[in-house]
Amino acid sequence: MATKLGTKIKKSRKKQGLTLDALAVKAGLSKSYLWELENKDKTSPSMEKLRSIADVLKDSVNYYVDDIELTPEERHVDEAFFRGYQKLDSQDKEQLRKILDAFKKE
Amino acid sequence: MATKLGTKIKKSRKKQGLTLDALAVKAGLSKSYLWELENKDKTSPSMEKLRSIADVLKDSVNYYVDDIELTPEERHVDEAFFRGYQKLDSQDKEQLRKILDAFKKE
DNA sequence: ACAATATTTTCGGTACAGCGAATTTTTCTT
DNA sequence: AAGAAAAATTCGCTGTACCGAAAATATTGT
Repeated sequence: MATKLGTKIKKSRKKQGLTLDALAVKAGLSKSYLWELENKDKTSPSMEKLRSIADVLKDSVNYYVDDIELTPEERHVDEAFFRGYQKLDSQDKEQLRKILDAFKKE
Repeated sequence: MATKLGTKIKKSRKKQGLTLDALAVKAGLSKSYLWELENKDKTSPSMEKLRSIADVLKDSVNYYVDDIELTPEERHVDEAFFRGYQKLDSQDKEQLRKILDAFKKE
């Protein structure tokens, strides 16, 4: 049994068609440790390492940290949305927040 | 010389009026290590520990990981907004995304 | 079917994350 | 101002995150 984090990493890695070795090189980690992250049932990686991995696999660290499950598509869409929001100026942000509040009411 | 992360943690802790000891207890960590995180210039905490801290201080782990600077207020507002968005059902999300797109046009 | 090669898995060792207890510094009381 | 109480800082020790190299397994070509 692997951790949720491990499963997420492995899935992302496969999706990118990367081997453990390839990911290890790109992320600057050892493949042996990556294997442990993916497969062992008790791991506790540092934020640093997680970041390297997330970087290479184009995942947000947030996705690794959260224990909730979403399809990669959903999550990418959501994150893109948030990035878009963050780029707005403060008035636009404010307006959008009010619209969100209205949505929540019903 | 502390790390950015350390500064962020310390600020949040003070803002909550917590002592190192208090935070240590609440987060289930040692105060000595917390002190190191806040003050030493080379730290590499695990995701687990960061999560405990973020939990108690009501920060998002993401905030700790990012190196960008925003005022805590701005960032909290933005994050709250995103959390609100994520709770919507997919139709509402979709609608809100369209509104955002419209905003971006101008 | 058998090499050859690529990929995964195992494992012993090491550096450092993280701790407990003692010490120092700061902040209250009186 | 001194002494008590609270908070911060130091430090030696232990467990484990993380590594390198070797072994096992899977995949490919001929």
